[in-house]
Amino acid sequence: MQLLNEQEIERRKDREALLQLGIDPYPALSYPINATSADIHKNYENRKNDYKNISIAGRLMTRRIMGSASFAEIQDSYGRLQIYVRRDDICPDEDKTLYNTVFKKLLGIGDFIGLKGFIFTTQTGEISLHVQEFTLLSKSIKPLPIVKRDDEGNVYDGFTDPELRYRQRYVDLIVNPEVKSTFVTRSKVISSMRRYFDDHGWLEVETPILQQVHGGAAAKPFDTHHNALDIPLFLRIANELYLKRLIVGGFEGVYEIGKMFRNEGMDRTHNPEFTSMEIYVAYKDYVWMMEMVEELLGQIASSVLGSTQAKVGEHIIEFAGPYKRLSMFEAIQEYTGIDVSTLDEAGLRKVCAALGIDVDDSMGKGKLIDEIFGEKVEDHLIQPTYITDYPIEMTPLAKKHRDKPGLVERFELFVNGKEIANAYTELNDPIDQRERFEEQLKLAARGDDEAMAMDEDFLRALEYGMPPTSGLGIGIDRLCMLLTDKSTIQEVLFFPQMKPEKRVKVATDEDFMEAGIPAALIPVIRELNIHTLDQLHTQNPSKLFNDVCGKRKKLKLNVANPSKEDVENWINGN
RNA sequence: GAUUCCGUAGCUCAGCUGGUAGAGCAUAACACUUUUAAUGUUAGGGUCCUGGGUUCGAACCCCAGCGGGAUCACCA
Repeated sequence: MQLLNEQEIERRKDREALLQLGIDPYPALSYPINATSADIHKNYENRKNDYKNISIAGRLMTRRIMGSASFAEIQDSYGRLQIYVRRDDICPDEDKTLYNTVFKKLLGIGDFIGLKGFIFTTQTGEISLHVQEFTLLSKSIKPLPIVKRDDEGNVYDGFTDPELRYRQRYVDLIVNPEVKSTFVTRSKVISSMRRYFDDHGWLEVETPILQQVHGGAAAKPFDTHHNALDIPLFLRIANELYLKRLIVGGFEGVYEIGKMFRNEGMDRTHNPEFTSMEIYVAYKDYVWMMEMVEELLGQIASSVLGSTQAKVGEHIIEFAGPYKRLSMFEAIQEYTGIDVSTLDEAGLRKVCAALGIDVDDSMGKGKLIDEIFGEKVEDHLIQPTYITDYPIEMTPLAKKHRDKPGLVERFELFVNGKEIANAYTELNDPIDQRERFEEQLKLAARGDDEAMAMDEDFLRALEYGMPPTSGLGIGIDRLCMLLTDKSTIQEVLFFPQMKPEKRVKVATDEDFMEAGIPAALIPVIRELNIHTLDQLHTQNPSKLFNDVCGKRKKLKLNVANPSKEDVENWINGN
């Protein structure tokens, strides 16, 4: 049972009327299509002879009815096409029902129709389809928001409320074409990335999403449970440790594009599930990886945007390499003037205090440096910049730096003040790796709930030997935000996570009758805006009795008033 | 999680110092054979987010809740 507004009731009536006329509003059929809106707009002028027998389908989006002729627009998956419908063309005989009744009255905006006819150009110069035959393919019984645009592209009555747009993305996609193009771009980003990797001979793989040990990143996982095994499982926060097992297994390069899940806050840059790409290539180090990323991003930008430059907010970002490289200590020194490279934990705490950065006792040396960096440096890194050589404490899976003690071979790529990629020369010494995990356990004991857990099977794999390997992770959603110039992650996710929609359970006629209300009085109850049983049961008996009698009179219903006792019984459920 | 703003017709929004709600588009009816934000005339359409409170009287003031946006905190 749902409450219907005027327009929804009207459309349900239209559906019934169509059935009465013997027209199935939801026919089971394939409709032949030999042209698209995009194709027609692009090629009609040059190949007019090819557009005389068009069969096309789409959603009816506007109608301009002028007596016995009408203009309308249909929207297919590529765009819109104006159609011209003339009564005597589609109703050559005496019976004009198909035009006067079906087309003009029973069709509505949002309906899918199939059309046959020929393309022509109107007096006002619009390429249009002169319709000779139309078929209803699917009736829409919920009114779409109407977004109008004039010739300059100005939008009138836009469908703009983010809540409605995200909750009903299907509507957003129908009426806001630029939303559709954002997601087309997203798809192209992923496919061109995949093409780049495939062209290099690296293998696309899939690894477990349900993991017994959550590792590979510092984050809080989602818990779940496997019934048959009766064990707890985690939704993966990363797939790094599995991909490295595959390098141990002998693949030269493996990559995975997939969802990760982190049980943390949600905002304009975080969704509980997000898409990441991780790739591991054997016999390489992080220096090689920096060059690879420059080539990869340059190529993706060119193939998606047609240029290596992207407009992002106020800035023009240049994705062609080489990118600036700064070590983490250099970066901190550059933007704070402080050399933190020689400080111990106590010294770092003093620096944080001096800079006004909040810290707590669970933070180790690595985390403190990360805090300073995040607070003072990140925002300045607009053009693609590699930050390299991180403190060992914050990076338990990277190899120790070849010549800088206390650091690891790691870089993160920052663009527009945000981290979009993270890479290491991977740690492949199993003894060192075990010690690093031990350190993580100590952090966990201090209260760091994001510290990594020991993964014995991963260590066993490393003990068999892993070749020198470089690994990279890229946040696909954030990359897409950059390349589509969107400032929120919700704009590049079809269905961002939202709080549940509150749905009231609207009582049916049967529900009300079961509560003792005579069928004839149910319209009165609804007219009083009592739509749920909860509402009914919390009414004041005297007031409801008065209201019902009053409203019955007003609605001129030919039914006896209830007694006050009757009303009390409805409310008390007797 | 904190702060702050917002929630009125299917959609986008008005609504003054508190006096039972308006517009445009959409919908319905009529007119109109090349329109294009089609036009003209007319009509219908509301749980003013929910629940309390103040008041003779609340869309408006107060309190609580729900949902959303923005900023901040945490993180990717």
